[in-house]
Amino acid sequence: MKTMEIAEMMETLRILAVDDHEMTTLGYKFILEDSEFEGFRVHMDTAKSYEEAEDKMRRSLKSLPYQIYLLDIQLSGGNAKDTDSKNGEDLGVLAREISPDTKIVFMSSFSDNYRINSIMQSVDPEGYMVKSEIDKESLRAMVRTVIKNPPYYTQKALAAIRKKMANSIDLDENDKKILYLLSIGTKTKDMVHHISLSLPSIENRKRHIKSLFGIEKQNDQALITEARRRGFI
Amino acid sequence: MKTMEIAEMMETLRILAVDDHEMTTLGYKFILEDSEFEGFRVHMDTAKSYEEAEDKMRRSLKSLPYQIYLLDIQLSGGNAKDTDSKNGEDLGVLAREISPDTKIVFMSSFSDNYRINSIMQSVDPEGYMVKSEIDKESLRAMVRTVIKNPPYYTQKALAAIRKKMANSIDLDENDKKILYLLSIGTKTKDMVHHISLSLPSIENRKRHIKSLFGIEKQNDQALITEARRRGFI
DNA sequence: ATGCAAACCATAATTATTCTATGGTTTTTG
DNA sequence: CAAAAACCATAGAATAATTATGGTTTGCAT
Repeated sequence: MKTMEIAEMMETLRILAVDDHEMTTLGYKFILEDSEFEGFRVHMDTAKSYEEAEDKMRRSLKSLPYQIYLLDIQLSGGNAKDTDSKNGEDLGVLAREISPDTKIVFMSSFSDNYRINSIMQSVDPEGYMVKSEIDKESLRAMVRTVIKNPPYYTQKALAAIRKKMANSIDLDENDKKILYLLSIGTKTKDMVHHISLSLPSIENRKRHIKSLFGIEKQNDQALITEARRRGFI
Repeated sequence: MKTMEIAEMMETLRILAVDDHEMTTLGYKFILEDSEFEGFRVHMDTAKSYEEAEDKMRRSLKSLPYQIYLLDIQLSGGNAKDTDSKNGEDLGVLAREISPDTKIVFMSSFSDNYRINSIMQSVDPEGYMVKSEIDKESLRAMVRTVIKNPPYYTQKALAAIRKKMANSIDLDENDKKILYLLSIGTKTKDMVHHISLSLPSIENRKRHIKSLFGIEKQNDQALITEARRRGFI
């Protein structure tokens, strides 16, 4: 059935998958290159680091550009968000900049809100897949949707997004940073080194957030729990 | 194949569909009651008005409760949001209150952001379907997803949600109301009757929003366009 | 259990932000 | 072109946020 002629008529959809675990990108490659799509077939390149990815992205612009980037969030280097080494989110920002027409899909182990919110704002990707939810069928569906009618989010990503949308309390940047710092175990008195506010001010804001959350007179643990429940961290 | 015994073993999933166009709810009823699901079958009741819906909801609590409410947003009465007559959103709020375990799915002709944002915050429904995207398959998928692993949103709803999430500018209630009033053609000088702010203050806020949007020194039309582009209205 | 560190709370002075009143200029529209 | 509305600027009033200070409570390690 699959004759040369038909194959020749197919358009090629070019994808670049970036993940420091080579097995992962290989998995994507085998599945998608073997899949049948209406009107096109997939060719996938892979990259294992930020630098290799950037290089392949830039080269491709002068020859055959990619239609989709699949980006892992954790790329080598540190795991904390404000590490020097570039991570997948940074790569997404760069990708958007140098190739605005390429669809960006994040493949992440995390479904935590802080990360998803951050990425939705900094990159606004056409897709977000939580790795535990990826299988053959969802991979194919993702490609079809992202090309034709974005966005594509897996259920866990959707649930996080819903949580965020349902939240009517809007905290400013300082508030959100306080919650984030709390969540990674920063002591209140040390926060003055990360935020340009005085200690009493930070304490005040914590009190204020607690009252917004309806958990007056409770401790930090309660605040963290509630912030997580509400999708801030 | 379909024997009495098998049918008897099935659980019944009870749905209440509310829409002032009877043909619409009938359509849902025929499709879903005829569909085969794993482990259950659907029984659907319908209501044509806020009052009828409230009545059926309350009665059901004392006998066989519904697992899903399908709610149309436009329910008779006026079309403006701040009309006296109750609309589908109000019904959603009520439904959540009196029957917190029932899943709520909105069926709306609109995919505009103001409405979706508002509903996501006031009701936080388990599903949101834009009517133009509803067909047999999506209806069935909605039921399965909402019961097992919410939420379920159709593509247009998703696109609106994505737009909102991507937006990093947060305006307060007054700002959003100004944009909303503008969008429905309210004159700036008349806004003082709808917002408890002075005229210069409203003008200032408009100026401020324009600068946030990067459209300084432009007129109201530009502001509306940009607000729409950014998903505020 | 005791003592230390951190968290928590309260008050008042300072500072920053927002609102308002007023009066003017420009733009739109009938 | 004339009236209405939008737009802009300034200064004073009102509000809210930040800070410094000092005290109380809580949690934790010795």
